[in-house]
Amino acid sequence: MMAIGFLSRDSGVKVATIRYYEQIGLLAEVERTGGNQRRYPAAALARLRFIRHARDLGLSLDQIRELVALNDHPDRSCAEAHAIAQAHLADIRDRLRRLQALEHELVRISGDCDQKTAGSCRILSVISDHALCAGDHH
Amino acid sequence: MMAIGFLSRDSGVKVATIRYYEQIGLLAEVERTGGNQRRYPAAALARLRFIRHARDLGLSLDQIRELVALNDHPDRSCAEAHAIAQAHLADIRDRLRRLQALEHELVRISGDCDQKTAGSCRILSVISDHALCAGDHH
DNA sequence: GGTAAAATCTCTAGTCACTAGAGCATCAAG
DNA sequence: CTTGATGCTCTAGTGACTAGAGATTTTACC
Repeated sequence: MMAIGFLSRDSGVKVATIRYYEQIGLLAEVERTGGNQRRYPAAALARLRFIRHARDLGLSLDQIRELVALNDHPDRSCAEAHAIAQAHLADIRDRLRRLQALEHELVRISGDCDQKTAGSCRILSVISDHALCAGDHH
Repeated sequence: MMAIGFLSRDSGVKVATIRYYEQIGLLAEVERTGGNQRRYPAAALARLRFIRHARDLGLSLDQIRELVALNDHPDRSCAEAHAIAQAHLADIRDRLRRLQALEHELVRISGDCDQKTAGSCRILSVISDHALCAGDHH
């Protein structure tokens, strides 16, 4: 049985966040000591690492909630987990595309600016006027 | 003088968002009609387009607040605008790098999964165990 | 057993950039 | 003068936490 601080250190999830996860029902409530402090079994560490890793992979807490539920029912898990991962991948690729468009745009904007001629700053005028944009960053 | 709905249509910023921008001080308060409705001068459209475009480029409202202020003092604007754009570019590149790492990771995870063997789902086990990860997505 | 420091508890409120909705008032057109 | 669109304010909700206040508990050491 470990205190919340140890769980936090071992999982890399902050104490406040662990309590938050419990509050929103992502982590089950656990035993308390006589003095009302949480005490976690070893299994909690595995679950928290799972959550942490999924967060690092960019999944939302809602998606993680689904995966956690699947994990508890391994009989019907794989196809659904696959679907969640695929959906997430599509989302990431979309964000990648848009970030790349932004990168090009900003490089071009910054490159235009010679930083000497005050009052005729290209950066401000490009931001003022979308029509001056090269790419279609939406 | 235009009503907020026209401003919204012409700028692509929602009515509620325009009011929100006024509330947080990003847009100045404007004249009202006798019936308490906002009426905007043409200049408001330019400013709102500037804000909208900067948001599309991914800048935060705080960064935009700075740019708007610079725009009002063109004598000292260029170098500072340049610095803001550069900082933002660095930020975008950082996010790009991490998103790409996630993309590779998810592709690998999904590829591992044959979707047939229930109960031995690679996706779930990889998420469970960061050590199974190839790249260093953090 | 006593004491002091570290850890933990609950609760509230703040973050960012909006968005949604209730309930009412005003405006423009016919 | 009516009707429907548009506008107003205010409150609360989103996601995923984070920060802080103020109280209590645990742990380590003497």
